[in-house]
Amino acid sequence: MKITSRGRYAVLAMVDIAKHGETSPCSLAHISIRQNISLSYLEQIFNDLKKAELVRSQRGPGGGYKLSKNSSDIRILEIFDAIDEKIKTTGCGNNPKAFCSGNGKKCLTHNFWEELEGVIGNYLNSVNLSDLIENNAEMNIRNELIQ
Amino acid sequence: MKITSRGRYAVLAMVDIAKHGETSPCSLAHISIRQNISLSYLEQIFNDLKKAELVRSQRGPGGGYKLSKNSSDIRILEIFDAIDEKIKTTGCGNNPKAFCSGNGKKCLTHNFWEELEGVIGNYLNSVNLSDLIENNAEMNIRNELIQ
DNA sequence: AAATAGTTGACTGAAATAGTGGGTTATTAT
DNA sequence: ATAATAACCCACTATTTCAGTCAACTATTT
Repeated sequence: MKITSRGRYAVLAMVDIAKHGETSPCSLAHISIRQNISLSYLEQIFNDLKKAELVRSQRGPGGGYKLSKNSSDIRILEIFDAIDEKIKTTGCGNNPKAFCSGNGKKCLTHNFWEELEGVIGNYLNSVNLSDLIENNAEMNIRNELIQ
Repeated sequence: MKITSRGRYAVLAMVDIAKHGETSPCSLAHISIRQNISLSYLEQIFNDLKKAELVRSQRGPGGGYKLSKNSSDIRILEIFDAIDEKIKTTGCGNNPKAFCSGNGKKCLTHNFWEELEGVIGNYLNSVNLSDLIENNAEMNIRNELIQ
């Protein structure tokens, strides 16, 4: 059970924009360098983020991407949905016409996996981009105090 | 973000044993048929479950596997650990010597992924095998009432 | 002795993942 | 105008993981 690089990069890049792109747009080239992510890979990811209208793009020199809404209004779950990073805990994908066991019945563990899916979804939906920035700022202060 | 068949099968098979294997051991052949899982694949999985001492084996005719403790004492997280189904949300695997960013620092999202890992881990640790059986029994009753 | 059932290890096909590379189009600054 | 910038778009590939198969061997019971 792991999160793909695609999913991690998407959230990381969005946090990067939330941090740097308040005034002028962020170019993918800059995000690529700052966060150490392949530029071409970022392009693919932002294609999806744009389709989901989580970001707006600006071409040409000085262009780049900006968030389409306030960072506190963008939840991590939205980012996952945008790039199709599915939370898939069941084997059958919850298709009511062909449940896990094949015979139309749910398997012994189906309900449990669904609940787990709910737990994860709720958490991802409870956190937004500005939460991540604040959390990170707190951590930085704490780390400095330690050192 | 998804659970592998290996992980799902392991839990499903353990629930099956918890249900059927109270008195006499369960053979993998039977579990294979009841839960529709490849026998050879089950063998691999039970190799790990046995190493982790979650099950005890009995060879020969009438043999099979039994739970090594009470079903209410086996938590789903233990099963995940036994078969090495890792909950891995960070990119760096939380290695303190080589964090995500490469430069020794944690990336902007590291703490968040760790928290998610905690949320999932806590949930998996809060549920045991007998919970799953009870939950399933409840669901069956509910379904019968609906039909 | 025969049947059962666990034990072990090597091997394979398919799918998903992560990433590369090249070219095109729109926009801005000079 | 033109050059630079940066988004946009598409096709391709290497690697890894996953799921499953196959074959041979060992212990136990009837």
